[in-house]
Amino acid sequence: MNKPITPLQTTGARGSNRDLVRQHNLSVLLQMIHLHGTVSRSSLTSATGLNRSTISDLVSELQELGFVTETESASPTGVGRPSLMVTASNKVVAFSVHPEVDATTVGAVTLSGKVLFSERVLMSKHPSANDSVQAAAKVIESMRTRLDKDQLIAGIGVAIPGQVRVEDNVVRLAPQLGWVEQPYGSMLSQVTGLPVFVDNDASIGCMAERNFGAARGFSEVVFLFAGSGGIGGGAIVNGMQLRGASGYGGELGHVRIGESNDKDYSGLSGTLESLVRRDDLLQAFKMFAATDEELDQDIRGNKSAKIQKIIENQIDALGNGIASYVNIFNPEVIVLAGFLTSLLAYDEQRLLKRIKEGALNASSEIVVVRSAELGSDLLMIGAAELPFHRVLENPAETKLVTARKRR
Amino acid sequence: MNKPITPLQTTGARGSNRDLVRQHNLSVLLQMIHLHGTVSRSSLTSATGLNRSTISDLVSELQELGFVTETESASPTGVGRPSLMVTASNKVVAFSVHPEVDATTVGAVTLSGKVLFSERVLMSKHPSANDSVQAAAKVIESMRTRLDKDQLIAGIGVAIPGQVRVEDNVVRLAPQLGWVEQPYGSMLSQVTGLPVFVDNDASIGCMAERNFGAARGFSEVVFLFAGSGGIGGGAIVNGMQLRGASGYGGELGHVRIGESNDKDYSGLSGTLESLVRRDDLLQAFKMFAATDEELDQDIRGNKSAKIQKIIENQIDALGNGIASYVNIFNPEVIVLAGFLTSLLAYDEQRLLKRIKEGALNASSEIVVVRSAELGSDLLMIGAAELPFHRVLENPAETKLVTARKRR
DNA sequence: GGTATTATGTTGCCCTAGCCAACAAAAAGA
DNA sequence: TCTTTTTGTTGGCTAGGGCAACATAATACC
Repeated sequence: MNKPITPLQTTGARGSNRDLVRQHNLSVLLQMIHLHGTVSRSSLTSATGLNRSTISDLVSELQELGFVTETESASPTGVGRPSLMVTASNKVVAFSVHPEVDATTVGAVTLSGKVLFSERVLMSKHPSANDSVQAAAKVIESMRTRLDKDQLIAGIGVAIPGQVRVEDNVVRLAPQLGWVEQPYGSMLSQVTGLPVFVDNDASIGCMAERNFGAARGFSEVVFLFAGSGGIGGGAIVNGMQLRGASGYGGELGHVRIGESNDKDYSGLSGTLESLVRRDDLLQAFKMFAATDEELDQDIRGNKSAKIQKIIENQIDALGNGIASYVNIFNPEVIVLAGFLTSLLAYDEQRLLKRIKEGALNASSEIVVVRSAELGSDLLMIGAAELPFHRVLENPAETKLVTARKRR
Repeated sequence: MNKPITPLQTTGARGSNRDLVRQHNLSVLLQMIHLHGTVSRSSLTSATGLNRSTISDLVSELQELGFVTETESASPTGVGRPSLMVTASNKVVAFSVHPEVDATTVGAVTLSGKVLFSERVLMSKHPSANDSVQAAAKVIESMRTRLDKDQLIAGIGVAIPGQVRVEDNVVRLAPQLGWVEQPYGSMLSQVTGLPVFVDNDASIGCMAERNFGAARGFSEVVFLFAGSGGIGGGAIVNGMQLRGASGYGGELGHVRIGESNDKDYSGLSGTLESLVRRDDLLQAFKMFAATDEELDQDIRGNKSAKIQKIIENQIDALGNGIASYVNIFNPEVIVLAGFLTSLLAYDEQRLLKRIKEGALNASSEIVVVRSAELGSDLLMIGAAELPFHRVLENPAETKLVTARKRR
């Protein structure tokens, strides 16, 4: 935490008036508290460089707003008067929605990072966007009744396995689901009356791992997520989510790494997604469907030479892809999620060797490859970050809705 | 210029005290003036959202510091009192250095973007880093005597055809020059007594085109530069230069796009740089050495089927690479420089078709491919941005050296 | 156990930098 | 010439962060 302030870019940069200073300081504090769960006031002081008295003032404003609570330190350490601990409040809640081919999962997450509820609604294969919206809205409605009356709702975050135009929350293409140009955001917002933020699932996973998982604290991150629907990717550049002009950035699975004619789920050939396929492994193991855990078991336990070859080919292809990302992004850490973690566990040395061979020394010498840490909560926690982000940016002015209307 | 303020990232973010507000506002103003050359005070007012009187105060501080001059509008337009024009001063100067295999080029650029002097010092093939430093220092020394006594020097920017560790200005690897782990920055700083900033040439070119050339005003940019030393790349993400953890980011030429065994200048195979080679074209034209203009002539004039095939293969390879970058970055614009502009001019439709085929629709539908605009001044102007950047970040506090010592 | 030391929370006052309102100035239009 | 419109200028206002003095709560030392 000792870097200088991120320089504001001229493009779109404004002057700071006094109000913005206050807003910025409240925002920085609440973000720190959100990311760490609990922080002492004294560490807030040293981290921000602000005066003790200013921190005191800011924290009490956050407290009045209901975002944080202050407690005395349970186990004081070191000399001097023990500092008060500031904790993110459970009062503020966001909902997460994750539509899949056969189900839509809904969760409720607190600003402190606790997953309060999580519910997976099974649906007929290939639900329409509206089917998913209706199902999600119903669960959210019921979850709202289970919250305390005065709890505050930040909004809904939606993780889509496909490309999302972020500016208006429209799903451009979700190949698995068969959705094209679906205004999921406005539909769900209409039904629930809550602000909705939609983004790509891998980008959301990337942000979650950066904030709370394996890439915590890093500012240059590459994230790869592989599930039954192909390979998604995300990246953190300069500490910020790579989004691109419209939000389609970070499609790392669709980067061409070879001349194979196999096509990926989006119809592109020779891409990472076309060469590293979960389905191919399932087929090799003669499985029809399997959880990542079951697949992982089989991959670890395997001894057949033929299957070994398939796995090794996939590792090599993954290594080729990662090498390119290393050259492009010069990241501090690469986080693998989904069944890619099984490939990493199967033969980490082989993967690292491949990366070294395909990447420039300067970049590859510092990079670390890790497995994701957040597991099944990844997208629940990650999607909730979207509405929280709005609150964190401007704590004092963002109006939140109460869980239930007062009579 | 209507976007909200770039959110400060929590990682490394600090609180804002009053001094920082002033610094930030001075910085924003000076950046705008630097980018536009001349801006009216009224447009500064609307662009920053600050009050008229505040702008007045800030501009006069910048004027006292010697960074800008105010003049009355030459040709007033519209009703109302004409606004004063604020112009970047010629008083502040930065030097640019660009070492190549056979020469080291040195330039002097003003904050207003004017190239005052430019000098190419021919050298024996493969000069050592020290050779280049000594040559550059000599030219800089002589240029200083040609400046006015009271002109201010922001520092020296160095564009290296190779990988640079930005934090300590060390050239990690410059294959063409044969340099490995050369502390070019500290060497040149030692000799000249000026602050030195070293970076990769393509990254510098990218920044220059974003600030003053074909990608002006865009915040999501991909830049590809091809010369005799291979293909360099740069990217602007979220309005900021893609640097990565140590500054090696943006090596787009070394991204694997095929299974060819041809190796590039860094020993990687199947990369864009190994498939799109200036030398291959020169060889086809039976030329030994040629300027980009000569090569361009030959490419345009060519009718031989064999050579046509070579050119088309290179265009196809370039298209494959760009398609991947489109999927990764979802850029607004792609800028091509060096002999890549000749490929673009030769058959733009073919290139665009290739990109469409290899990229996701959502991303490829908005992207534009352009030629670079800055020509031979590209690296001079771009490298000068490095020392200017330090000044622009903190105009009031950055101490500058006068061109010549006063007696 | 009493005192010194250290670190933190609290309070009241200060100061800076941006805002605001009133006025002046300079252009175009009627 | 007078009005309208836009911008520069000036002096006073105010919000919010800094600062210093004091209070408080822990450890360290004798």
